[in-house]
Amino acid sequence: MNWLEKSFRKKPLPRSFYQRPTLEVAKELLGKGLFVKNRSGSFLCRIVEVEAYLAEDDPASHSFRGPTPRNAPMFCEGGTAYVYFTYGMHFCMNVVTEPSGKGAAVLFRAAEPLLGIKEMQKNRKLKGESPLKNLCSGPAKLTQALGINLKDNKRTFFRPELKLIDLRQDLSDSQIGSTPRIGISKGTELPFRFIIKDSPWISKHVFRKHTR
DNA sequence: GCTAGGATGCTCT
DNA sequence: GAGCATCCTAGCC
Repeated sequence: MNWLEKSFRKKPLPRSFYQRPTLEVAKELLGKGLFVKNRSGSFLCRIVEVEAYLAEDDPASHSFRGPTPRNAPMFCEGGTAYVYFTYGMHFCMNVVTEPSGKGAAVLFRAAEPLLGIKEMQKNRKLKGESPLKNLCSGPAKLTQALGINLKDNKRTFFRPELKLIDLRQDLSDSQIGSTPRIGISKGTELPFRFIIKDSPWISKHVFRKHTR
């Protein structure tokens, strides 16, 4: 059995994984496998960069001002997908954390492509030759590569065609770095972006003293 | 190598 | 009407 067949059969991470403090979940999502199957193909990638958006005291979080039609999925139970449309052309995907009603989530920012790379390249619609590093190194690049859009909003990650799986590549604390989040104007001091420090697949290298 | 600017439309005030 | 959890390209070192 090859890797793809194995990941097809792997059990999703349980709901209890997500129903914990958001910062904990965010760190532990690093190194996990994101499996997606849809019209454009079957994909597996390894998460290398995420950002946490908390339920309370986090002005950058979409949930900061309470529920609205757009952010409603953030108030669903842990393990739900929150996909939104931004800048008039891009989608970003989060997984909801904590018990339902809280309003917290973790944004997937970058991943290492493992399977379905040709289809990812097609989905990205890049002209000419482009390095593999450019496939999933940003939240909107990732959703485009995997063919994620609003139809995935409010789905859960406990499905055969949309799930997060354990790749058995646990990381030590020393391999994880934290930096301020990217592309926001409020809450910029909070170090809630988590990366696999030496991964070449992350979106941006932010130069900072305290990337531990 | 880097930066500035434009694309583009939904969401909430 | 402003702002947006972005990306790509052109133009400039």
